[in-house]
Amino acid sequence: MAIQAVRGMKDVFAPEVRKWQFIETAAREVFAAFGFQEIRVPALEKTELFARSIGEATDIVEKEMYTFADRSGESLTLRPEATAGVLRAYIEHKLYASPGPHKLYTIGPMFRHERPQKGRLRQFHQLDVEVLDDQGPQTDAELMVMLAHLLGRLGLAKVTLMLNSLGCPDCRPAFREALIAFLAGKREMLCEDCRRRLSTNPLRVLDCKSEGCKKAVEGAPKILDHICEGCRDHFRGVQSFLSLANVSFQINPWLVRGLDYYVRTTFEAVTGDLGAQNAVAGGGRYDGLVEQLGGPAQGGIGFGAGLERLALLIEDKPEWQDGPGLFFAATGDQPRALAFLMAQKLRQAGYWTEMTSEDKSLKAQLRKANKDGARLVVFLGDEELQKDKAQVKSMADGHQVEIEMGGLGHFFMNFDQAQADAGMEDTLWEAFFDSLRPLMRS
RNA sequence: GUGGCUGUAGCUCAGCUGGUUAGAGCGCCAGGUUGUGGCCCUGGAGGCCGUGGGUUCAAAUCCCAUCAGCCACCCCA
Repeated sequence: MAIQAVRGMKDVFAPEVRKWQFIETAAREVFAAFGFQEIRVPALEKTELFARSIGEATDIVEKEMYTFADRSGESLTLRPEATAGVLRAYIEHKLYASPGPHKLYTIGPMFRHERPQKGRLRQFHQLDVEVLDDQGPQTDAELMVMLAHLLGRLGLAKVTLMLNSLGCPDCRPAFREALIAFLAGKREMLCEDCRRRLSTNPLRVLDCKSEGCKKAVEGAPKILDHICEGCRDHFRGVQSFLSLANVSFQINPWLVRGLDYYVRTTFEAVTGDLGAQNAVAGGGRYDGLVEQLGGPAQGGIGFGAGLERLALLIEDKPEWQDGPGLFFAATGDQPRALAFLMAQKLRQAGYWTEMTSEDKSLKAQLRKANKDGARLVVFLGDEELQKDKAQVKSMADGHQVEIEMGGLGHFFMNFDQAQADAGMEDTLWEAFFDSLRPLMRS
């Protein structure tokens, strides 16, 4: 039996790849306009990096990582998210030494060992954006504005921006206590996971989708009522900058997210068009994380957007289906050789040019040209060489005109191998191109 | 990690109360006379019926396992 791809890992072919390129191009342009620099970091990191950044008690670290010992026995992990690796690189190369803020982005594969389904792969790809050495609410807003620009460029109107604040190390513990106290009385209503979360990560109970937990959470204290003055100001600032930029958002006090390092702002771009999955992008602020990973005490914020999920939401565009501009239909050895030479010249000049690799019937060559979506077909046969004129047909309307080959035909009939290295006269090619150019433009 | 559904030609699928050479549509290739595509007509190629095992005189069809996909839970991008 032939070998199959690893579960949850997909091959991506031509039409889909064009969609990815469209997304990546849009992203690069939007990010560049906001002053972001691309960086490329490894997909493989020491396991400890993720354990220390994402959090030991998170689902990702507990059960979703591709972790293994390499040949020297060191524990390595395929990155489940991008932030940790970017921060590691930032700290390792002391990028923090130059004045901030540092705006970075990276695009690449992430790995999580989950059960695959629609919009959920074991290897998936993210556009990941980070701003380091910055604490102000303006930056939080700016990141979301940038995300909105990108979604706009991609034509995704049915995406909602959800926003929340998780407080900071100063105010969250008090809220945490209040929440635990509240939930303690409703312990029997909670699902098994949430009973465990009660001690490990009680905020996550707020985000649980199980019926009992949703009910238990009704009337629970809200983080937004408990955050400190500093966090409150920050959150207000974020909102006012968003409003200033006319980016609409929805405050969702239950938006908690699965990574431990978030403080203050968290946000998620959600849609109803992805089956059970709803997030196309998500992120938040992580002041303190850089320090925790061995760098200076600098603030930071970032988000990741799922390439596959974005692609699922985007419709194919006809212009992605382009065919060659020129197609040579040549019959006979000499005309075929000339067509071969012409095709190389045209390709060198940047024109997508095709011909069949075998001497098939004219009809078959035309069929191929049609299937490829060629715009113009150039007929070359012995007769054309004799007359030094080629027939050029527009495939869209069937119109056919005769063009001068500017001596190419005659030259080529007297062309022998001894002269091949000398090349053909540039002026002959110029003349031929001059005949062809107006047709290629129309 | 849990549960449900599915796996037959390149693609979408039919066939599955077990029984002659496994079908269709689309796609592909070739022809419909002299050097011209699309539409139409004709012909052709192409299938370890996901894989392995079992039941049976006989398995695409029934049973088990396994792999993969889809859907949901969970989680998130």
